[in-house]
Amino acid sequence: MKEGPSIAAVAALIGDPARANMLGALMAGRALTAGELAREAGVSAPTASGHLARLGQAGLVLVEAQGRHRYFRLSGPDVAHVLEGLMGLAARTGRLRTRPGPRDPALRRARTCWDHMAGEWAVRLYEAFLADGRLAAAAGQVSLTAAGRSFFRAEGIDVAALETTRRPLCRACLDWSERRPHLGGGLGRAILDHAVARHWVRPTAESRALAVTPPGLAALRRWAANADKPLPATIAATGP
Amino acid sequence: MKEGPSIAAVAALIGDPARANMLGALMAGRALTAGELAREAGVSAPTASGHLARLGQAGLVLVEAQGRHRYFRLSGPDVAHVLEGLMGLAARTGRLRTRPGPRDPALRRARTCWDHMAGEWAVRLYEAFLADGRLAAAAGQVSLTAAGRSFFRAEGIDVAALETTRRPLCRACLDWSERRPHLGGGLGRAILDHAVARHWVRPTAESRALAVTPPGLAALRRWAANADKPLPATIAATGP
DNA sequence: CCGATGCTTCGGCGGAGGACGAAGCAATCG
DNA sequence: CGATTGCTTCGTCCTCCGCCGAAGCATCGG
Repeated sequence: MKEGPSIAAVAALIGDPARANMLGALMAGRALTAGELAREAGVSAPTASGHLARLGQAGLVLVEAQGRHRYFRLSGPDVAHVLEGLMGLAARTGRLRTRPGPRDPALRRARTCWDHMAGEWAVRLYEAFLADGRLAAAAGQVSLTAAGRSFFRAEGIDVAALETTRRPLCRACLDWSERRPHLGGGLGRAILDHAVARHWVRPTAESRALAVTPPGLAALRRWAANADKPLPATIAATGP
Repeated sequence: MKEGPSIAAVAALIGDPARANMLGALMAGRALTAGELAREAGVSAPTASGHLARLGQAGLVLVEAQGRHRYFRLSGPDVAHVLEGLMGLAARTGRLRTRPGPRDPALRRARTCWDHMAGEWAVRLYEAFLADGRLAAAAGQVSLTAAGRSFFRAEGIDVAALETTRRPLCRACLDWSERRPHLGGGLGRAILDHAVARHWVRPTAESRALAVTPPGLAALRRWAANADKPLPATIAATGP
């Protein structure tokens, strides 16, 4: 009994509503100021300051002072990954957030998930890539096929550079709104960067939602042309 | 703001020391009774009962009544995965459990991690498999090579059967004591089952530690002949 | 049957920690 | 140089929730 690192402390840290809201806001991948995070969490500035100090001390967020602002961001992909996992567990119980705002549909359609895309469009892309043989899923793992490599290369994504990092190239990430996987990992990030750089999608200021531009709609439709074809089986590659 | 499933509730649930201890105990993979979990968490039976009810309601654990006992176990690999991730975050801050008991070295040497092996030996095996070309790591993903497939087949592990499931065959799982990856996934589980079935390791009753038997030591040395790291010098294998 | 064991519900106690207002520093602006 | 903004520290209040003891149901053994 009582072996291993004390997960209770970290979990309790994430378990406070105000702090959880802050972390959730940081899941969009951008760095936010203390004031923004205070508003995001719905608490006063002093309260937020205390929370952020604790999150920083635990190594969950990193701070960068810029003038009279202090920018906070998640300290790494592992933090984002745990938060995602917690979202999955929370979604499993059916307990969804109790305030479905008017922004909800946009959020469901396309949003950022730490540093890659999530939502309907992301799931569509993922399934289209599988249907087109650009991605392959075997034994619960996703990998890029030769066809996929040349496809992304032709589209202007430097796959070879991504493969030099230790980060997994492809990663099936369970989408909490669709309950189906979308593409994460280095390639997932590259695709989001690509889509933003070409103005296919535009990050919104106040939320994780991604606005899809008209040219972006055409481009995404082109990429996902074969998504409607029935898939042999959905792959949910979560778990150890 | 405030979008997505409410992770705060789940995290707060895990964030209580007593509940975290219970979940940690269940990480060994076995189902435990309410009384055992109460002792594990260091709380009274009524307190434990309340905690377990909440964990069950949130879907983190499953209950099975058997006579006058109620057996609890983690509800799935995703829960175990999140717990592991939290361990990683906790270990990152350097805040380790404050009571390093006498059992600690054994625990560091070999233990279960939900349903596969962890600790020094698990890391050694993982690295040896990589060195021998039985596993391949590319772009952060681990996969079984043809050589590995025939190796495990010759050793009596039915790899083909594992590939029919949706669970990832190979998964690099960060070892919190070694800070280096070991093998999880379906193959990781199969290897642990194999080692237990052949009495190479023996699960201990009171902890996640695995006792390595003398024949097990020989077998593991054979499997890990080409690991980069020097062999663990000590043998703590008592007879069965 | 009766006693023992395992687990749960109930009620009351107590402490940890999250909330805010006021005040204090730092940085930017007119 | 004041004035304003952004953030932090301090002190205090108060709610929440984890804890246990006692009692109440079930199950198993004789």
